[in-house]
Amino acid sequence: MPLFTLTRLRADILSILQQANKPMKAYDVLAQLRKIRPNAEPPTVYRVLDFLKNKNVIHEITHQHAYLVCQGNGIENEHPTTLLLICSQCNEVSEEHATTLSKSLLPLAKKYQFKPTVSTIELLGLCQQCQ
Amino acid sequence: MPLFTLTRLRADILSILQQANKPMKAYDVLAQLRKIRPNAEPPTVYRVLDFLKNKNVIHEITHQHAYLVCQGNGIENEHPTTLLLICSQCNEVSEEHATTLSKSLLPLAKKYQFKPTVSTIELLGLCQQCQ
DNA sequence: CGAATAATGTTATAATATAACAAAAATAAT
DNA sequence: ATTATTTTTGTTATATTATAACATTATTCG
Repeated sequence: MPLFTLTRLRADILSILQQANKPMKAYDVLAQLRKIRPNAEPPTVYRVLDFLKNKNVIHEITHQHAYLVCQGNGIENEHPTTLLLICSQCNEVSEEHATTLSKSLLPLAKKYQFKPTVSTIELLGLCQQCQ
Repeated sequence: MPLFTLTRLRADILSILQQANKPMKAYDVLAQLRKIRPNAEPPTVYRVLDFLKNKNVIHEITHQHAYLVCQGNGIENEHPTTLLLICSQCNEVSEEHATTLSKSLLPLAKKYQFKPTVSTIELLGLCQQCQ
């Protein structure tokens, strides 16, 4: 059985995000989607974005209210921690994967008996260009 | 000269957050504020929240659309990285400070010539109680 | 097939946040 | 002290982000 069902709608939305290859806002996705599905409404988009996020196909970038296709090609599986470097100037996002990160994070979490479920970390700053 | 001007309005809002001592939404802060300032409007609250955030007096918790007074008593200065452990079940937030974290983060950022400006990390998971 | 589940459609509205401009208060300059 | 400047707050309106609730269609499975 497949990891998940990639319906036409989901494929359309994923395709929009892939072609953009940069963070997109939900309503921008909606606008794109409406070019091929004129009757699309917000819940349609948000549902699919949530779905794809839960399947670890896209990232939600909460600091930007935006969504981005995962850049690591399955690397995530070996390196469970994803680091998103978000430029607060130009809004570009770089993605990095690591085990080292979680190694230093976990002890701190453990101190509080805290059990991380999601290990995506958003780090704000300035990209090379914008410095 | 003081680090910043703590006006009456700012003190009122800070006080509301301190008394709650847990993450509050902007509109909940507004509702509280209106008990003493009935005419308060959203921009008033958002402006002060932004101000206090920039002064590192409160944290913005983007995953919750909420705001929380900093828990470290100046520890932040020695340990520049703040880790926010956010329980996605009960929404409680624990705050931890560390240098170790940044030590492992920075090399990854450096790889991209990325310059972190804010070093507050939000980690989602389950707190001890909710596991 | 027919029941159960999953996915999508649809309408309405809730929740979060900011633009833009006005007024007042505090501070600095002359 | 009085005017100019800057900072802070007030005010109105609206933009942006997100979800509730229920209906319909499609798919899966007994």
